[in-house]
Amino acid sequence: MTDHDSSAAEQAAPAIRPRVRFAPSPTGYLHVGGARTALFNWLYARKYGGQFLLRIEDTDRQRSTDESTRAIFDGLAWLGLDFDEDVVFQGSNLARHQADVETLLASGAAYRDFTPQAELERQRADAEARKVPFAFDRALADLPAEVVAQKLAAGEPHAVRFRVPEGVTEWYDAVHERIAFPNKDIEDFVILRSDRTPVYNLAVVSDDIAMRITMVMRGDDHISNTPKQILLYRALGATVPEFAHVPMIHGTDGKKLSKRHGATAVGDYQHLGLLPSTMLNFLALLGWSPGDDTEVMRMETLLEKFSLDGLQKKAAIFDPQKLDWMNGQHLSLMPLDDVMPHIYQAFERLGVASRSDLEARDEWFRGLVELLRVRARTVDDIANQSTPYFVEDVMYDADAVSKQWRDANASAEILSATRERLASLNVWDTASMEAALRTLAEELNISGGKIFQPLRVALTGLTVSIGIFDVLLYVGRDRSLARLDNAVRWLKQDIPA
RNA sequence: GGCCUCAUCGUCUAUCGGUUAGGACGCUACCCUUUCAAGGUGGAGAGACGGGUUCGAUUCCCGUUGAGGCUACCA
Repeated sequence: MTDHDSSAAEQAAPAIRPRVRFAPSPTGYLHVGGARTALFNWLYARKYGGQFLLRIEDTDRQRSTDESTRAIFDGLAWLGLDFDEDVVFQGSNLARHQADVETLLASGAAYRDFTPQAELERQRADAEARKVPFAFDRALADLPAEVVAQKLAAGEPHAVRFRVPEGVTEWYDAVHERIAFPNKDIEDFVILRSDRTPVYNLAVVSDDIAMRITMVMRGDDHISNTPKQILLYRALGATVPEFAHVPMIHGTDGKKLSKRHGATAVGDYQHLGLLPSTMLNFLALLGWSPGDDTEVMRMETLLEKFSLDGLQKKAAIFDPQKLDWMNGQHLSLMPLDDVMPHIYQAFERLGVASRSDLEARDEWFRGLVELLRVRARTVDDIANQSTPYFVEDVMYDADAVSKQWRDANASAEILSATRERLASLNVWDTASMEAALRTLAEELNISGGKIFQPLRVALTGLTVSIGIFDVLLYVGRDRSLARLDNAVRWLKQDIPA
């Protein structure tokens, strides 16, 4: 028992520099669940001075695509999860996989099964029809040596199965503590198909041994594969690595996250205007907790606080609302220099302004971003909300007009007076503007808002914007006065004769 | 069906036998205020159920229920 306790305690800080890996199969995009698994592995490796390796499990030739492989690279790069050494493509390790199977065959740990696949399917269907559980029967498949030799000589196709020994297979999982499977519940699984290609469990173990992986951290949907893999490690005479099975990420309905839940690929969030630091922060908090109340964290803090102890057992539900909030936090708290590259991208992607245009008036633009980012949740929000400062003329939003320009005649008069005061200003700064307009409000015996709101519509076409004097500042004197003229003209035209 | 895993506010979580069960998102009231945000101060909101163990259980054990995963010559 004390053995077990100490092994659990040691999991927090590895005795050796860990070698971990992220092993996605390139059959879709980089899923947020996969990204989180990658993040945890990366954090663990970086925190303890180990290596983080990437292996592309492309052995399913039917479903694997180069496009998916690229999406994985792009996603990891966007998140800043860099890997060590060369990428391993599982498909190129076929020879070793086959050699490992030969080793297993030679030691008797595995045997050739000549049962036709169709026959197996028939038996399975039959069992299902009779509502009895299908159990693979080794006695029918594991033939005497002479028969095997004969069939082999005749060139009969066959699969290779692992001979599951008696007993119980257990391990101390870094997140679940002890997990045990009675071997009788594990059937002799196929490790090499009749077309001589390896099956997942064999390929994974063979590669993890070759890559000298010390800790396998992956989704807990792999828990039931683990005993099979442990059995393979042992049969191959290799050291069994440590395991950490992290919980799944579910959609808002509690089901496994899928397309139905909307955006599930990290690329989707990138295109929604999310910051990679937000994604990292948010994902880290789904299935892991620093143990205290810290929530908004940069990578530096994540690295400092990360520990296997904080890993959660329960599946977490992906909450897009909190993600949004968190992005707003990152947006306002990050150093402006770190945000700017993402801003440029959003502006170009949304066609608001080109990067060179923005860099040409760098000081002006950075000032604008400072004002905009406090009230935005995504970089796309910033780009969208900045259009009044880039276009020549604005469009009046119908709701804004009906709400703030309700009485066209009165509005036109207030706007004319406002224009006059602003035009008379010697300097175009916010203090002078405010003084002038507050004075005007007093003279007209109305509240400041009665001037500011119609003015906001005239300048932006909208009811919401940055502070009204900042709007005047960033729209600029000439454009502001021109927009006021347009507004007055528009309001007068709109008045029925 | 079998095997495995999980179970604190709607959601993410803290609690490592003794707390008015804490924080965050969201919701809500108020404050601030030229709008919208942001920010500030409050509020509503949780230990699935049943047994044990214990002076004392959210916490440890068992069962029930519920949820999820796996059950392929997919990965």
